[in-house]
Amino acid sequence: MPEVMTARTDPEGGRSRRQPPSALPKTYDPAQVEERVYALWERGGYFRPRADGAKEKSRRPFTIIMPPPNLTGELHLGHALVVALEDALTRWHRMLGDDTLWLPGVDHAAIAVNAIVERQLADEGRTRHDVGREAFLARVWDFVNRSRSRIAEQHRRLGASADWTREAFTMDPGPQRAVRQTFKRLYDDGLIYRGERLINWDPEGQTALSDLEVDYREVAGHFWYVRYPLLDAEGGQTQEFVTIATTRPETIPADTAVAVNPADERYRSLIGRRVLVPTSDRPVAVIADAAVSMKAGSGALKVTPAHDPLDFEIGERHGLEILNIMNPDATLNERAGAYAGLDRFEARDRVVADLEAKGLIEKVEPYTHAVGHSQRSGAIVEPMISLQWFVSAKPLAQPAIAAVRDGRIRFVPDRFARTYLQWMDNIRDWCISRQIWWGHRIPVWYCDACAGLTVAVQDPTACDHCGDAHIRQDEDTLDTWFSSGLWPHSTLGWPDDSDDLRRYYPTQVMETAYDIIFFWVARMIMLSMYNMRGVPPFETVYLHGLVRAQDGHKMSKSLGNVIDPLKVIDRYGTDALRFTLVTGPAPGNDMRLTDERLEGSRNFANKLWNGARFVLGELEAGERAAAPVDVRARPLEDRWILSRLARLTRTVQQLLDDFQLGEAGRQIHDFLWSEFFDWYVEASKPRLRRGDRSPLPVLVYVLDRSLRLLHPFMPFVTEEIWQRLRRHLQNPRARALIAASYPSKRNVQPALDDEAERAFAVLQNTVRAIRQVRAEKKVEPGRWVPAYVIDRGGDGSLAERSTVIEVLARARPLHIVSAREEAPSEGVVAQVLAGAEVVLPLGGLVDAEQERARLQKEVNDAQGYLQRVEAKLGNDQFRRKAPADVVAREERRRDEIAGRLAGLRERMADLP
RNA sequence: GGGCGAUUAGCUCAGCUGGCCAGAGCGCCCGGUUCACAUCCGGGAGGUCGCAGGUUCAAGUCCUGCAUCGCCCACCA
Repeated sequence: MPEVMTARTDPEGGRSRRQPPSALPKTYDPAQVEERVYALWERGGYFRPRADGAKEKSRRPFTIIMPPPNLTGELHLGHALVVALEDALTRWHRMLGDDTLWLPGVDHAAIAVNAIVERQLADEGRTRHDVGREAFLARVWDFVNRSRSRIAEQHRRLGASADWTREAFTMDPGPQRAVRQTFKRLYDDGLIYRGERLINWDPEGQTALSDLEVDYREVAGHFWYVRYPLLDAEGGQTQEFVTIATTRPETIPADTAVAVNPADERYRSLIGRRVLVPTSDRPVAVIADAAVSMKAGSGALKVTPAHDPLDFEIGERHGLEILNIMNPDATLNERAGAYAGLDRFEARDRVVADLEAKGLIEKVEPYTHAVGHSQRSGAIVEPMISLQWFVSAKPLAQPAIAAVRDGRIRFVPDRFARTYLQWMDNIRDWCISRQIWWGHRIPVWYCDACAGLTVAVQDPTACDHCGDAHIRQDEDTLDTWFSSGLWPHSTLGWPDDSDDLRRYYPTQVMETAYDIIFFWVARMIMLSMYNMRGVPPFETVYLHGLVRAQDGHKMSKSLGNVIDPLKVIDRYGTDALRFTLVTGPAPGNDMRLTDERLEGSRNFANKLWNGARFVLGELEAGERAAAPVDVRARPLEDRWILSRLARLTRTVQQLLDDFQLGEAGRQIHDFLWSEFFDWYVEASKPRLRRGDRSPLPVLVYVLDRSLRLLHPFMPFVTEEIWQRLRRHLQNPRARALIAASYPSKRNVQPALDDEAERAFAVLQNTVRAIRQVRAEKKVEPGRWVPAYVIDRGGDGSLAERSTVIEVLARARPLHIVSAREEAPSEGVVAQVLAGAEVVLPLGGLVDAEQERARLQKEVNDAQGYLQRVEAKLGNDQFRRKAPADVVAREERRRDEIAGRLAGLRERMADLP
């Protein structure tokens, strides 16, 4: 019974093909494809670098540095873009035969991770000090390791062709040694120092921040004009005041001077006199300093060296007392007198209220100004005097600047080199100590006995200076970017002179977003050159833009417009996401990810799937197609598509060499869809339908090469299809597409065939013209109509391919003639092309007046164009100065358009 | 206050070193169940390439200025 039900009869009664084992499933299901293909890659061991254990000298190393996904949260689209670009580059190089290596890693985002764990503790009613350092770090590691395995899974879903389990991680023990070594070298060279400086303090994370970790945001605030009572020579109060504008009245108790510009006429007489700090009745001097702006505020400045960067500098110049009135949590301390214990913002209100009560507030103005926020905790940053470790940046910057100036390091797009140089030229010392627990601990030990410092790579047991054993390690940890800055060499085994280091340093490409140039790229260049005897860490810095949400805003959790890449993958497939991301923006430009584009990419994958299904369906089980060899003798469409493929291959090669991945992807897309599938596959059908199997080698060959070209952009679908196609290749060599060779102009045959391309273009135009007439005259799409093609001065290639034209244009019988007289001229609709005319006898459908109007419009257009071309050719400046091929092209254009114009006029004359 | 980017069809964007009668996808209009694909096929409409000057035989592409939007850097209280 079931046998009877499933038995199929062939309606045409012809040959009934059995489904070969290589047939693709009818529908394209990305999820299934991804799962199957990934398993195949893993089984084949393709992700292990140097899986074969070979490091042949003949293979060029290609190493790419992978920017870190953030350990604090979910994978975001920016990182998906990173993976898409890096993996595309890596797969391409692997297919070129290079020895590829990723240096993928994780940004330990230490401040944020510490904050998360602190918050966990807070929920339990505890602080890190309650649980102690050991237990705290254990909890952090627990959190981090879970994040790491989640990231590994996400990379897998993205199709990342790197073995994530091998990833180097700046917090792992290997890099730890590199970190200490670097610190010690810098210290010994006098490039690291410890000092009391004004730093950016994050009261929430309770740590210092570097300048870069502070984001300035406009905040609506107030300008308070405060009267500072002026004292007379004996220290007695006068009725005079100096009015000072401030946005932060809570810092008034920390004032240790009032400063004015020496050139300021208004205040010149006050210089050297004294005023009272209005909150505390403490006398301070009025000093003159050129740094004071005469335009800002009232022109007089309260000097608060402990809580303002400019004031700190003024204080240094004048030897002012530094009065720090704040605790680490931004409450005021006992030096703030009556305000001790208050939070800084409460204190602000209280100070204002008290001054108002004393009548010392002259006026209040609303004022919007930029306020620093901690990038990682979001808290308002408090400038504060503090004892911290610093790196002297200038000496490190010099070679790093030179490396970019003289081109040893190249930026793509190159405009970012200027951004980099501008920052580097004005670089300031880098505060590297952080008061958080999870991070590389500063390798400095203090001696209880002699107060000496011991800086060491291995944990020391005694003081370097006095030998006393009572030494304590510095409590602080290092800035995340200090260890990340060592990435290009620390992950390869430095400070050991390892094989990896020798082979893979310097790396070829550093790929990242442009917003991280200063944080990371600049630091890597500086520190790597310092450690690696002046050898820059990479050749090319390839920068991509930011991924924005559909609404064009930067994606952020607080805006609630974050898109989860995994959800996108579930919906459209990894290939669609990757193709969309890579072909989206030009390098360095931001992109917007929209559903429309994702859909388009998914449709492309589906199109490829179905096109491949057609090719595979035409093949018999076990049949192997050789690459087409007898190309010159082949029909026009074969020569055409092979030439187009060769041209595409060259273009793609050039674009990829130039890091224009998006354009390369687009070119492959266009070739496959609008040339191979829309034209070649359709043109091959007439032959196939009549049992002529000669198109198969071409179909197989072009599909094979296209899959190879596309693989870096859409790894899963291409691999899945290629696995089936492989069984029909004569000599597939590789077992998987991921390991197959990338097409190049050397291995794609034959070479370009301009003549075939030109001739086929005429054929295409002919078909289009017939279709156009049919559509315009509303001929039922299924109906065959007779047609004439007048092939003016053709080489016979049209006549030779008349069946192709017939089928594509659904025109039959099709008469290809060489003179107008051989075609009817009444009751026809005609299209005049450059090299041919198309004539459709449509009898009753033809309206002479309409035809006249249509032809007249075309005549007008053609005339206008001809005039422009003739004007250009008539200009002897043009003939003298333009390159010969441009002139020749214009002449050809003129001849074509003139011929067409003549044809159009004749057509009009034929109308009744 | 410096610096950078964007401004091209209704929308989102390509257009590299100047040669284009300006491209794609989506959307829109007309028409299609042809045995790879309706996640598709055929046809079509739609653009003073932000504005104003300039260089050039030739400018969306180079230069200058301006406008709008966005980003980065900067100690102006």
